[in-house]
Amino acid sequence: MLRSARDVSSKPAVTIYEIAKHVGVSPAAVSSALANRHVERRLSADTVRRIRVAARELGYVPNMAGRRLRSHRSATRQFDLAILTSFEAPLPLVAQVLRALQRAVDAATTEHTRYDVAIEMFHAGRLREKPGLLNADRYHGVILTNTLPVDDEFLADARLPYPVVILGRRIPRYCCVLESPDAVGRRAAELLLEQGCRKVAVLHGRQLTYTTSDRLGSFTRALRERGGADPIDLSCDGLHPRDGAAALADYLAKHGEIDGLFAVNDSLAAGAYDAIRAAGRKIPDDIVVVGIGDYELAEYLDPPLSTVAGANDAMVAEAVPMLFRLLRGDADLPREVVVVPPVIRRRSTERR
Amino acid sequence: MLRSARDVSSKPAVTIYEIAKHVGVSPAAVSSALANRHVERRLSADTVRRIRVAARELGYVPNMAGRRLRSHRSATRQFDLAILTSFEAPLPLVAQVLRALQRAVDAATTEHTRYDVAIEMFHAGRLREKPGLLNADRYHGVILTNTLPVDDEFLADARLPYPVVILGRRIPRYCCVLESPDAVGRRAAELLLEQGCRKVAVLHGRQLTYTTSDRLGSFTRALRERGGADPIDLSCDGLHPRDGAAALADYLAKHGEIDGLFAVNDSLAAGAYDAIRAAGRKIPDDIVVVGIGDYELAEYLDPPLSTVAGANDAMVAEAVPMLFRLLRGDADLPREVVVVPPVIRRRSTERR
DNA sequence: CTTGACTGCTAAATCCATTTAGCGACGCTC
DNA sequence: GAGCGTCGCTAAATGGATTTAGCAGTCAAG
Repeated sequence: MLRSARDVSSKPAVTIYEIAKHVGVSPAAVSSALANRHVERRLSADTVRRIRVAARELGYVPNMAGRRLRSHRSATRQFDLAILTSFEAPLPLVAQVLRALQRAVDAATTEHTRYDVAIEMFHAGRLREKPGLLNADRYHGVILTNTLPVDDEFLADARLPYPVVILGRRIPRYCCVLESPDAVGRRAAELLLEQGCRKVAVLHGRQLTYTTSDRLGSFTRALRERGGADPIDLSCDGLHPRDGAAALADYLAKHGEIDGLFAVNDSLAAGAYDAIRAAGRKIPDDIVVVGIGDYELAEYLDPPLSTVAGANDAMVAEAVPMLFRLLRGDADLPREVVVVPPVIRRRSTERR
Repeated sequence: MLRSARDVSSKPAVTIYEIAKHVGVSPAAVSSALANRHVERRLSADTVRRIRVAARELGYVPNMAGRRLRSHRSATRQFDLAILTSFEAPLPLVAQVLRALQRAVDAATTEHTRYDVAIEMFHAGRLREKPGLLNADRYHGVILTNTLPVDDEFLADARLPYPVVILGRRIPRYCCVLESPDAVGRRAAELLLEQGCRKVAVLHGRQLTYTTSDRLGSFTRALRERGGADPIDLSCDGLHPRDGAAALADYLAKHGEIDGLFAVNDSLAAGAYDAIRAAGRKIPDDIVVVGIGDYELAEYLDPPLSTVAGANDAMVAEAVPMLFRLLRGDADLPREVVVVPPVIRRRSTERR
């Protein structure tokens, strides 16, 4: 097979020294040829060709650490920062964090201090498999968000050897920035009860994050405290609008009535709009709807969607300076900052 | 000032050797203390303390390249891949690229070959200022997207010393994956003319990317070819729904009529919905609306928004394997792949 | 007084790629 | 045949951190 001649991915890696030995030249020659410096270094065309062929055959992949070490301007401090989030999470919060972080970094950059910011992702629930997470050789500091409970357990037991700020979760021994754990559910319940709703449902994804559990729990508690019935639990296959539409349509077709709906994000709420419309009900007169997150398009649904905004702005505004303080090594840091989410009232909760 | 005692960011960086000299111990001791290995290496508590104090005072920042070089399991090939995009760009495409890339990477990972994928961002129009872009010491390969024309010019003149796939632009000497440059505008024009529109407007951001120019140009050309009048040009301050709403409301208030609207993305279209509704018109009967991009919530606007989908799926499906082929060093690569965007017809373009 | 254990530290090798200085061979000139 | 230039390549130093092997010195046990 032609393929196997080139498929070296399961063989051990090679360095320029091995290529050099293989070709019968010095490592210097190999380096020069592979960096396209062969003209100024006066290597013969044939030597260059033989080196290139060997590099391909052996599956040479340059070691960036080696290169960077060598080319590093030694008077410069370099901070490598990362935002770690799960693939499955929505990106707006991450983008917000990134922008805030970049602003801070732009301001802190000097002649002798540089920063590098990247977003890296892990599979939700499999944070522990993320390579290099437990090593001290990758990041100078990290903002970590969108973990699942199993990730949080892993973190609680692990010790990451660099500064970490956790966004949106409370995990022992870490610096955490989170929204007031029960504010979201409580505010949503208040909005619905205020409009006179008596029979409400919650719409959520099947997989519950800590945050979502908190929100649902506090929603139920707030309903009870104010004399309402427990909510009807509608679980969706995913977090896409179509999942919300399907779950609610199914319920409406089979069981009948609700007069209020709390969706754990605005996408599910948008899907619910569709199901409600299809069932011939009106928002908010027949069913009052509240979402979470204030997605960009929430205002442009018909009627505009009321939403308990995840307190993203405020969280980001706390998390970024906190990371910098950790990097600086400030000892007297608050371990936990709690912010309170605002409520954005629109017509989906304004009965006449 | 207390602050200046610690503010070392503008002084040259230090290494463990300098700390060692400063404290009067060996670099080995410094390394052990800073890596929290002092117990097993039997350093005295006082030595550890003095090292820590010196490290803080001198503003020590570990050099990750040095660490990684040392700790690298030498049998492992490591590829560092990045998706480079601008801060100002919408994220859905980037997220899609990332997921596809990660899938490919997960499949290609073996015992001796590892991959690292990150999203990195640059300020739109200032790609040239991105540090390390021209060095060969950061990335093994890159997918680059959401550039502005000035970035494209920079790229056309530059030579990036690693494999690059450009997404959504055509730049000489690079491997590019892009949508058919005039298909989007043409399809949008066809949709509007088909519904009998005679007086149409385009809604776009003030800053025109290459892609947007192409789309607007081909839209105008297609209208002309089919005997329509040139579109009315509505320029918005930004790309947020509220910018679209403002621009269209302004136009409707002052000048009066249109019967068709082409918005260069679904966010602007959503804003336009609002302005149209506020002006007492109906979609699609008074004004037919077409967007671009098929955003998640487009289907849930009222009426559901027709959209010429940026051919993201198809582009991503081409770009990721192309990057891998470049990494493998395949010589016979197509320089350019053009994909054709699909049209998603919904009720915003279905007059009765 | 010898042996062994322990304490607290250091010297030197190592990771990988790049670059500078320079070596040997050859051909040419005078 | 001495001097010079060119060609094609190599040896060795370099970048920063980590780790292994081991060196002095002290103390206690035998």
